[in-house]
Amino acid sequence: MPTKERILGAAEELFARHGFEGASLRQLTAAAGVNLAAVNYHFGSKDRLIEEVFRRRLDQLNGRRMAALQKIAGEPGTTIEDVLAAFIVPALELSHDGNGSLFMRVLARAFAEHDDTLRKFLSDNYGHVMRQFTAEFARLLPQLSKEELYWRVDLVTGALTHAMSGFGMIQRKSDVPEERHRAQTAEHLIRFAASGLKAP
Amino acid sequence: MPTKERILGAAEELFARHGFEGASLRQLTAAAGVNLAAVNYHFGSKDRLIEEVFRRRLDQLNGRRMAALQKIAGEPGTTIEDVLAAFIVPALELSHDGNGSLFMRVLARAFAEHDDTLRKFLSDNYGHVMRQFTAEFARLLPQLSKEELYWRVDLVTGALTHAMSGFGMIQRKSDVPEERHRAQTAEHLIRFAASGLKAP
DNA sequence: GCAGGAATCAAACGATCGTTTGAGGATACG
DNA sequence: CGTATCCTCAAACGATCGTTTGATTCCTGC
Repeated sequence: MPTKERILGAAEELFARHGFEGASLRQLTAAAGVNLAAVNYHFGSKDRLIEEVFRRRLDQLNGRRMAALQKIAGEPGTTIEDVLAAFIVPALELSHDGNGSLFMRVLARAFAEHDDTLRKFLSDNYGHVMRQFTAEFARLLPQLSKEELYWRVDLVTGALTHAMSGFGMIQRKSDVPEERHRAQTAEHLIRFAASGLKAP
Repeated sequence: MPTKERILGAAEELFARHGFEGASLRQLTAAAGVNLAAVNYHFGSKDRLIEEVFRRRLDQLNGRRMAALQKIAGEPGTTIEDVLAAFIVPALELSHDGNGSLFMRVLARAFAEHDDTLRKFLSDNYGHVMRQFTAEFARLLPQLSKEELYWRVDLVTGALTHAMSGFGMIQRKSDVPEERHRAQTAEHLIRFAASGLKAP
């Protein structure tokens, strides 16, 4: 495997496990089986490596989310559940594909970090995705004030991030096939979130 | 102010802002206006200081939560909303009392950290609170399987932690009195969470 | 087959980390 | 007044951090 890929993989795992500051370049390069200097050679700095870890997964994740949303946005038959599925299912697919599940934990850490640089990077590069989903929720929930809607979308985001970062019951039991488990998880998340959004 | 209190206050702020590993004892003691060695003298180590930061707030927070729950647990007229209020209102009071709002961010960080030592400390000392609340939810939602219930309680926890860690819309507008804002926030959180828990 | 950029390597840089030390100051009690 | 205890302080400890350097190896295009 190319050096850059091995570094990104090891970085994702160690950032998920020990945080951005907690994972050192020496642990990271040792886990990847590359030289210590390779990170600064290929990425320039540790901060730029962190950004690449996000970019690699978020480009894919948000691409799928937007594709799924485009299919249903503005259509007359679309439901809240459909929009939530467009948001959630791609994340669950990522979670069960390769070591992608670790990435949701990295994302949860990024939310906990109130680091302005990281926040700005995420907002600049992927803020439009949340805006598009929020706009579609607004269409389907016209009775909600703008303030109410933002509140509820934010609470949904928190619940899903928490659950998908591996805190909750998301672990698959050994006697359940993976695809079935993923469908069940999506059902749980969507049912809860849809009900919260539609609260009277 | 006594040295221990000044250290705990500065630690809470810097841990919220920069994380447990990101905040150094040198920044911390400088912010508190005490000598570098004071942390190890009074607390023994940085890890024990972290535990004390949690203990000081969580003893108060969970004490209030349990007191509020005791008043309504098992009573015939109790609603989901009542139980959620017993869980949420003490946290909001803490958020608006002293620098307590920073503590909710520290707590959100503790969730993002998958550090086993910290997890065990929190589980050992405060796990019974979540178990009591879960038991009361189980009484009021008898139609839910145990698995369904755990899922939904976990999602509620994630939503509330996310919101109360200052990510969401919790910031008070300057023209709204604090007590009114707190009541509005509690309403938003409770309405959303209750609807999610009661999902069909 | 050889020139030249790309990649890897061991080693070292200065800075900062958590912790420890031992001397000195403050305070209370006989 | 003396002394014992609690506390504070500057300084230093060894370890580890992210980054840089310069030599060496690898690989490609001519």
